Formats: sequence, structure tokens, C-alpha cells
Amino acid sequence: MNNQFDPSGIEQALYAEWEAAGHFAPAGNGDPYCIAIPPPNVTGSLHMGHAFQHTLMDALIRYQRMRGRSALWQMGTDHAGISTQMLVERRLAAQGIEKDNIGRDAFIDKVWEWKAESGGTITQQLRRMGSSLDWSRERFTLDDGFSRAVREVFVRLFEEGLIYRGQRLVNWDPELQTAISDLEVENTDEQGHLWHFRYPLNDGRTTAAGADYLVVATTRPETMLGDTAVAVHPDDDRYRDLIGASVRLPLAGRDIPIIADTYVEREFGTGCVKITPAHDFNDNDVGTRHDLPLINIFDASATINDQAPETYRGLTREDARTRVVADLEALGLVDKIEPHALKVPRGDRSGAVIEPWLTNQWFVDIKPLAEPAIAAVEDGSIEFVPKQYENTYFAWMRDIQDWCISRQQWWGHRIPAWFDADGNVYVARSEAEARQKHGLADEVSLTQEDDVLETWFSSALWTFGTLGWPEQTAELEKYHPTDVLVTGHDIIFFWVARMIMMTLHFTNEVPFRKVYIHGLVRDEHGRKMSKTKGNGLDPLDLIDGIDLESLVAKRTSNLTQPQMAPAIEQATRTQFPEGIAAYGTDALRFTYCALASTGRDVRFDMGRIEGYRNFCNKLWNASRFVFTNIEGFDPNAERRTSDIDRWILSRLSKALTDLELAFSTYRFDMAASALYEFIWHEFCDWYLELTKPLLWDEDTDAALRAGTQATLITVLSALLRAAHPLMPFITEAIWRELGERSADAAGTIMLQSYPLAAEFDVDESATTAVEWLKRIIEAVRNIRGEANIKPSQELGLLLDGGDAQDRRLADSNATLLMRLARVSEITWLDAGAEAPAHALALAGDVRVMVPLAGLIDVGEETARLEKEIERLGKDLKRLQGKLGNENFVAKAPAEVVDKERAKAAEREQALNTLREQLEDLKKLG
RNA sequence: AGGCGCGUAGCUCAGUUGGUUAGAGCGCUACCUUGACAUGGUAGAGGUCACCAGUUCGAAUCUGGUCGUGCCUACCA
Repeated sequence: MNNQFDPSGIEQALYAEWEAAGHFAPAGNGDPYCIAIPPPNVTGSLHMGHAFQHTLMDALIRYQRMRGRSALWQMGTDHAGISTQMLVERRLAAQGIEKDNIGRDAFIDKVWEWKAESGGTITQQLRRMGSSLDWSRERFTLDDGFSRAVREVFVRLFEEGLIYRGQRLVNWDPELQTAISDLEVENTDEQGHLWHFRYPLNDGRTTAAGADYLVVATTRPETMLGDTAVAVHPDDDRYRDLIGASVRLPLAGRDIPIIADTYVEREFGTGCVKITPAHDFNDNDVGTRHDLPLINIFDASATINDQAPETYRGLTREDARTRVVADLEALGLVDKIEPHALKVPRGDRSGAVIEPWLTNQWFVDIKPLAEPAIAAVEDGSIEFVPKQYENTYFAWMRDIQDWCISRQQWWGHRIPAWFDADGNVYVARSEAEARQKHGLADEVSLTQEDDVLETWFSSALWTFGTLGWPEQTAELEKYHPTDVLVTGHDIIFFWVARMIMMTLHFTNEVPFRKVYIHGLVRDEHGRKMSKTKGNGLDPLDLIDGIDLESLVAKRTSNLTQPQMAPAIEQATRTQFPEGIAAYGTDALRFTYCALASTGRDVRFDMGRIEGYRNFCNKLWNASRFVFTNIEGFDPNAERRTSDIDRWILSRLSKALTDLELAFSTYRFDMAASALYEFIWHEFCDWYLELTKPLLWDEDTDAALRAGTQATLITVLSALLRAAHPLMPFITEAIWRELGERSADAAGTIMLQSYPLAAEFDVDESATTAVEWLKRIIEAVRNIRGEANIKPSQELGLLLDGGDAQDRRLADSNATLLMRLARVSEITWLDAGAEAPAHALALAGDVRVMVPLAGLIDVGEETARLEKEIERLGKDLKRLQGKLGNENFVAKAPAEVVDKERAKAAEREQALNTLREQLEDLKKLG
């Protein structure tokens, strides 16, 4: 074994072996455990969020597999309708191909080609993360079986009256030219203007203030061409008398009524609102209440259509705005223009300004589905971790709006509906079924609906669709409901809520019992990682490393805002002057786990991954130590364990208790710190050091040596298995090395049993002994360190005080004490004898003394003591204050009071001892 | 405007039911190539737990408020 752990040399080969051996498929007769992967975009590539999420899922799956569960991690990818179609369109456009020229079928063929070409990227990258996904059951949201499930769901919902088609105002993306759902609209804060226009009153009417016009304010001047009313508040005295009167709509030259509606806020603007029912959701509601006509002035690309006056036809929204404002200005009808901050709705994929637009779309009547889904969380059938996300879920679900599921796209599940020449619609699983069900003769020509279903409609069926539904398969029976969904809070509405609704409706089961919501991965300053900001990290670069120039090139290429390139380059060169080192998958995974505190976003800190890379190296070298020191170990020989053996097994048991709790509560950070703490600070720092004197002394009793060697193997075996879910590769690599040296390790670590706390005895007396030893050693080291005594300098050690047990412990641990404290001899001060000038530290009741003997400067030692005395003095004062408080003594539990009393007594005694020592020293100085 | 978080050492974060000398990693200081590991070892410095008030014998922890900050939801044209 090399003296440095080299992840690049082992990871991919181990993964290939696991996969070839079929270790990822569920096995055995244990209770089923199942996680369905949130399907990544089939044409996508791995980013930090994926890597984080998959680390957590893989840790859970590996843990449960080792706990004996029949663990299935269901793999699959998503066709990701809009984003995939956009991507392929762009690629074709680059080759000079327009999708409309080649037609639907040819375009879809191109998308499948692209999937075949790029679809392996993400799946290969998931393998690099060590994800133990069952590839043999990989699914795709557009595969035949899944498509069948989608059609089945659509048809059944339609037959139940829960899907309907209707003309409605929807969020229209004029760039992609498709409807999108409310959730796909991002409202961005932008600076705009509030234009105040004068609409002249008809019939010589005037306002209470005497104006012969009303002033309306708008952020979208161009929509005035579609105004069909002006609304005021019914109780607004300024305009009350004008209700029922009309204004002349400028430019359009139409008369439109003045109506009263409580929707109007009197305090805002002038208290008059222009109403454009065809182009604004609120106005649409007002229009419905007042039976106003809808004038649609836009075509699908949001250019002005022929419903508007001729001069504006063919103008884009932006041009129309400019023209409308200019024309009104020319007419003297612009009252004022003021700057105004507003929310602009933009499509989450295209970034285009969304237009509320009137079209025929398919909707899900969602309320009947939402009710049981709310109940399932209320009654605890599904639990969110952390719990506060249940409130987010409830808030949205209780005010849920009908779901627009049709998209005017080509890539996706084409809606199983057929129209005849008269526009009648027939919904069925196939055209044949439509004809048969409705008795349509072959002569009747039917055309299938062009629209496809939005991607989330199909992903909503993920947990049961991937397991074979609508067939009642054995897998469905065994693995559904799944155990936990691991996902980010950004898709609770998009996906989690819809899965719960659909799954309950079609299977009468919840899709999962727990929803673990992890945070989003951000950069070290808490900013979202993005290509535009150039602050993103590629998980594979953290695993494999990348040189500075390649990193700069990667971050500055294909920018949507190329002017950002110099700033990004500079920031990159500052942060990564040497590029990024290869940390390996295990270090990356361990970092994710360590940072995964619940309910909190993750700031990815390079310092952490470096630290955990070092941790991997530590584990590697500790194993090397074990291997060289178990040479010649005979498992059949007589063996005897010592206190240190029983102590480390006790600590192991404690660490395993922490791990069991951590896994059961999804506290990956606690799991990581329990492992780190045990392996580094107990196993390496103390146990391995304590074994050295024993193992390296030729006179050591053979049985004792064998006992320690056996313990080394036992603990190493257990900690490798304990760490495996978080660090699969290094633990497997070491496991195999161990297997070559000991019968305690064989086969793959993946399929070994997870070590449990109950398997290891907690030995109180051994713990007491080793903790005592550690205290004495630390006392000596403190003196040594503070006095700047060279580590190579051997010291004489004088002990005093304590009781018979202290003497016994000192006696039985003399060798260990001498070695770890670098002490040449240990002497107990004779009763009544005077100690030579010495430095003093306390370990409980034991006075730990190091003779000055020309090694220690009296002045420095005095300073050290004074510091210690001050610290103790402060502490004692605090304790005495507390104990002097009658209320504390009377009201606090006796246990607490006793504890504080004991502490005070101990501090007092220590303080006295140190003060005496200080006096003695001063005499010397 | 509402809702949910967050504010603990220079940085990134723990701190489970109120009682610890408030912890870890990185960074920092000093010393050390001792036969697993310098991606290491030993010792050390560093925090009025954002602020104010309250509950309590006792508050980083519970309550109310203030300030700062982040996210989500919402119909102010």
C-alpha cells in the first residue's frame, strides 16, 4: 500500500466490479427498502446539487442494504420536455435547420438521436459518485411502459371528470410559444415605469375635482388597446357619480364603461384602473364579474394582431408600447410618467416575459386530488424532514389552482385525445379505442391532439410508474410505497405535491413515507452557483482535479453575458491560483454529508473538502499501521485483552450508537462527525499510539499481543463498515487489503453487515483507566508544550496525591505513560517528602510534577501558573455565586446542586494547590 | 404584504428535551522529519452566542420586540 491514498487509482475499477457483480440490485429476504431517484434530465450533466443529493441517497441505500434490507434504489431519467426541446432546437438551428421545416416526426427523431448521443453523460457521472443505483431496472419517462402509465392516468382522470379542456387565460411564453403553469413563471423584480394616461369622459361629464377625463395608471401601456372598461372603487367619492358613465378609449376610439369593483385600491395611483380582461389575470376576473368583452390584441408571438387599430398591427409588444406612449403624448393625454418597481413574470426556461393569453388548454381539476394529499400529511402518513416544510406544503395545497397540463411542444407525451372534423374530442388510450368506445366508423377522420403533457405530469407518476403500474407487478407490491424521497425544497410544489396527489389517487398508497428536504448547494459566500456568475463548481473537477487554465476556460466559455468573462477569470485565478486538486469521490461525499445539516442551505467550502481528503489519507495510513502490526497474528492463539482494547471497543460502541441515531434521523452531518471523531481522535490519536509500546516491545506477553492485534482487526473491520455508506471506495479498497490478511474480511464490503453498538461491550473500568491515563499524559504535555521543551527531551515525572487507585493505575500503565508522555521514569513522592523545584499540573487529585532541572524557566512557569489560577479563580467565583444564591439551592434539582458543589470544591482545592506552588516558585525566582 | 429560515471564534458550521469551562474543521502562533500518515504530531491564542426586554434558581437554547440577512408565496394597476 502506498503511503498516500490515491483515489483516482481505485474508484472507477471498484465501481465497475460492483456493477458487473450485480451488487446494486436488491437481494436477500430482508424487509424491502426503496428510494426512487428524482429522475435527472436525460440529456443533462451532473451538477453540485445532484452530487449532493445522490450522496445522501446512496448513503441511505448502502446503510440499509448493510442493515439487511432488500434495498432498491430505482434508477431512471426524465425526458424534461421543454428544456430538452429547447436544447435540440438550438443545436439544429446552429446547423441551419428549423424545426418547422422538418416537421414533427423528423424533429422527434432528432431528439431521440440527441438522447442516444448525450443520454449517457449523466448516468456515467452518477457512477463516478459511487451511486449504488440498480441500473438493471433503469427507466425513462418516455419509455413504452411509462408512456402507457401516463396515458392510463390521463384517460382515467378524464373519465372521472378531473381533466377538462377549456379556453382560459393562461401563462403564455411568446418565445417558446407554449402555455406554462403558474409554477413555471418566475416573478422578477425589475425597474419600470408607471404611465398615467388621460381617458376623456363622454357626455360632458366631469370628476368631483372638475376634470373632464379620468387618469389611469399602467405599467403596460400597449395593453390599453385591449381595454374594455375603467374600474373605480364603489365607495370612492371622487368617482362615485361616474359609475355607469363611459370614457372614450384613446387611439382605439372605442367607448368603454366605468364600472365599480372592490378590486380597486383607492389609495393606489389615481384610484382608476384600466381593465384589460384578455391580458391580465386580475382584469380577467373583473371582466367576468361585469360581463365585459375580451379583446385579444396579441398573436402567439405577442405581436399586435388585427383586433387592434391598423397602425399598431404587426408591432412587437415593445414597439407597440413605444408607439402607444408617443401617440398619446402627441394627443396630450399623458398625465405623467414615473419610475416604478414592479414584478415582471418571466418563463423559467426561456426568460421571456410571460403574456397572459387566451387559448384552449387542458387542465386538471386539482382540488379533489389535493384533499386526500393534504390529509396524508396531516395524519402523518407522510412526514417531511425537516417538519417546517409541511407548512409550505399545506399553504400551497390549500390554495391550489387548476393545473394547466398541455404544452404546445413536440417532445413529450402526446395527449391521447382525438378530434373529429366538427371539433368533438374523444379521449382514449389509442385511436382504435376512441373509435370503438364512441362507435366511430373508419370513415370518420380523426386527428390526434398536437399538444403534449407537461413533464411534471409524467414525473408525478414516478414512484409507481417505474415499478410497473398499471400492471400489479411483484415489484410494485414489494417496494411501494417507497421509504423516503430525497429532494430539494425548490420542487416541493412541482413534484412532491403532485406525486402525492397522483399516487394516492391511483394506488391508494402514499408514494413515500418520508420526504427528506435537503438544502441547496451554494458557493462559499452563500450565492447560488451559476454559469453567469462563473462561481459554479463541477463535482467531477473536485473528484479528478483541474488545472487553472482549463478551469478558467471552462468558466468563461459559452457565457450568455460574455462581458462577464474578465471578472470571472480574475475571481477564478484569485480563488484557485493552483487550479483544483483531485480530492476523490469519498472526500467529496464526506464533505456533502458533513455539511448536510437539516433545513439549511449548503455553502460549499473548499477548506472542508481538503480537510476530508486528509481524513481519507488518515484512514488509509491508520489501516497501513494496522496491517504492518498484525503480521504474524495467529487467530487461533490464546489472547488476552487489555484496558486499552476494552476502552477502544467501548468508544466504538458509543460511536455506533451515534451513527444509528444519525441515520435514523437523517442527520448526515452527525454521522460524518461521529466517524471523523472516532477514527481520527480516538482510534488514531490514542488507540494506535497506545498499542505501540505493547506491540513493539519484544517482551510483551504473547496473549496480550494477540489480544491487541485481534482488537486492531475488529475495530478496523467495524469502522470500515461503519464508514462505508459515506465513503464507499476507500473503505472497499482497505477492506480488500484487510481480506488478504485476515479472515475477518472477505468479499465486498458492500454486502457486509453494518456494525451495531450492541455488538461491542462498554467496559466502564477500562474507560476509567484510559481516561485517567489520558489526563496524566495531557498534563505532562501541557507543561512540555508551554515550557517549550523539545519533544525529544525525556523528562522525569513525579506524582503526588491521589489515592490507591491512582497508584494502581499509574503502576499498570507505566509503560504507556512513559512512552506517550516521553517520560524516562515515574516516581511517587514519598509521604511528607519535599518535592524538588518543579512545574505542576493537576490531573484530578493527582499532582503531576516535572522537575525544573534546568529545563524550565521559572518565569515562564510562573506565567503559566498565573494564567491557570486566573482561569480557575474566575470559574470558582462563578460557581460560588451560584451556590450562594438561596433560590438556586432551593429550586434547582438536587442533582444539579450537588454537581455544582462538587465542581466548586474541586476548583477550590486545585486553586489552593496551584497558589502554594506559585508561592514556592516565587521564592525560587 | 404575508409565511418560513438564518444571525455562535477571522472563515464554514455543530450545539438533540434550558444546567458543558460554548465545540469542530479550516486559518493563525510556537515547537517537532520519533519506525501509519508533514494530506502528519504536540501545545496554544481566539467567542459579552446580532441587539433589547421578559420567563426562570439558571437562557446560545424558551417568549415578545428591534435590527440585519436569505428564501418562498401573493391580485396593488
